[in-house]
Parts: sequence; structure tokens; C-alpha cells
Amino acid sequence: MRQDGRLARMIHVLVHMGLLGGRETSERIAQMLNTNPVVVRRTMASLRQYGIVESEGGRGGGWSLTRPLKDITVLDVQRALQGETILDAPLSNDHPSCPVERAANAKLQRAFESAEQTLEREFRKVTLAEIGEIAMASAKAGKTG
Amino acid sequence: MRQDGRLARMIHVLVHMGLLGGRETSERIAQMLNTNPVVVRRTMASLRQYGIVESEGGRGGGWSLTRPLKDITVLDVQRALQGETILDAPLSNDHPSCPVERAANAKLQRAFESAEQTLEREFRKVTLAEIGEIAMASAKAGKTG
DNA sequence: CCATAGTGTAACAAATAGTGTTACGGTCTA
DNA sequence: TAGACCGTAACACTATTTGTTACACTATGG
Ligand code: FES
Ligand code: FES
Repeated sequence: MRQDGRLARMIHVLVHMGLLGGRETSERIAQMLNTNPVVVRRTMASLRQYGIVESEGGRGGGWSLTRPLKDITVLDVQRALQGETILDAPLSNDHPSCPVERAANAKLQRAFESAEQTLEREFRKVTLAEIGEIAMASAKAGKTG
Repeated sequence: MRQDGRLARMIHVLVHMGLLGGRETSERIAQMLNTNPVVVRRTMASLRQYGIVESEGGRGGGWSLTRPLKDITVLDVQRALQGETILDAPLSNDHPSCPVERAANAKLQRAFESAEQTLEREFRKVTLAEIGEIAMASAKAGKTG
């Protein structure tokens, strides 16, 4: 039921763009993600729809941020990529009328909702600027771990 | 990257066995799960390995609980099915040496660890006996929601 | 006004994971 | 010794994600 490395990859891209400045083409982003431009456009399109980036066609075009890194949280990126639901509880649906199944599903649902709230809180707390700062600090220190 | 309805399904089966007594064959469990006996054996095998159920071959054989429902938590079932990790953070691995990617991964990792702890706490809190009681209460009340 | 460097998108291929199925071997008991 | 079980390998089916190809559209610069 779960998902993907899109969140981590897009955060990487956005922070890269925020730190190293200007516009990037799908081609260049694709290289940095070891993938190809179509996949990049597909994914970036979600971010554009959510207002995090914008694209321009034609010569000299490409992708750029619509606001500074400090105004983008991990939660923003997550929402752009996946919508409201972060985690969804894997429930069973074999005997919809069986009270045992329903009781089990209800308990699981509640547990996953708690976890989702935790995750949402954590995601909201972290801005991309913060990630950029950590990266720059560790790069300056020459750290590898 | 996530998975499956196995947790919900196995909870259903175990509570069923706990409430309605005795031994069940893979065949009967398969019918109640709208699946087939091989899938059941495959999944129940994980629970057996973890000591939650035991199986007996030969005529009159089948599956039975090794302990009462009140001594089985949702977390036990989860661990039996999936091992230590409940959620794992979907990180990126495109440029392992890039400090930005590492910073992003580190933050995501931490967020998912928090969520996993929440989920673990919730799972540990719920015993199968509790689910059984809720089910019996709602069945008696003739409730459907 | 056309060549070039871009995005947008549909259609399809490949990889992955979960699930279902068949087949056959082992084990226990009547 | 036959029948009712589990154990397991091998394979097919399905859904999702990711990668690829192809082509249409757009803006810029000469
Ligand atoms: S490759 Fe550009 S920030 Fe990692
Ligand atoms: S079918 Fe037996 S408890 Fe739901």
C-alpha cells in the first residue's frame, strides 16, 4: 500500500535548486536523480500544481521555485505528491458484515491515524531551509556520516 | 513501499479462533478470508515461527492458538508478520555522497522513526481479547456501523 | 521565420510486490 | 493403508511504480 522515494528525491531537488540558485531543466534534474526527463516532469508537475515550483517552456525554460526554502516544509512536498493521506491503514475487506473484522479494522484504523498525525507533525516541523543548512554545515566539515 | 492486509486478516483469524474455540484447518480459514489454503499456510507459518499459533499435520490436524487472546497484542502479530520494522522510511539513494541528499534522508528517517514509535505504542496497547470484546458487544447490539 | 532548447503528455515497456494456483511430498490417525 | 491434514516450490496473475519512446507545443535567438 505504501509509497515511494519521490518525497526524498523531490526534497533533494528543491534544496539543490534553493541553494545553487536559479532555474534547472528536466534534463539536468534527471541526471542528478539518475533517471530521465519525463519522470522528472511527471513528478515536478505535482509540485507545480501545488504551487511549489513553476515551469517555463521554450528556449531557456525550466523549473524554478516560487518561494524561498524557508517557506517550504516537508509536509508541503508530501501533500503535493500524495494529497491528504500520508499513511493509510491496510484493512481487510473479506467479510464486511463480520463484527470481528470490523472491530479489528477499527482498532487498526485508529492506530494508523495516530501514527499519521505524528508523521504530519514531524513533516510540518522541518523546512527545506533547515535541510539546506544541515547539508552546508556537514559539507563544510567534510563529514561523511 | 509498504504492504498489505495481512495484519488485519490475521487478526481477524486469530480472534475468530479465540472466540469460536478450537482448531481450524487451512481450508476453512481460506474460505473465511476469500482465498485459498496455500496462502493461509504461507501466512500462518510466520505466526507459528513467532510462537503465536501451532499446526498439526495429519488427520484432524489444523491450526490452534498457543495462548489466550488476552496474551496476544496487535504488535505481536505485526512482528510475526513483518519483523522489527513496521514503517520504513522511503529514502533516496541517487547520490550517496551528496550532503543535501544525506541531510534530507536523515530528517525523513527521524520523522518516520517517530511515527513508527507511535504505531508501535498503539499496537502494543491493543490485545486481541479487546478486539473480541468489541466485536461481541457490537454483535449483541446488532450494530452495523 | 526557422532552428534550437525547452516543457506536456500519451502510450507503452520493464521491474517489483502481493496474491492466487497447481502440484507434489510428508505426517498423522482411523 | 487410505484419507485428511500441513509444507513448500514453482509458476501465473494483478497492480503499482518507474523507465522509455514518441510527438505536439512554446519561447527564444539569429
Ligand atoms: S546533487 Fe545537487 S544537491 Fe545533491
Ligand atoms: S468470519 Fe469468523 S470471526 Fe469473522
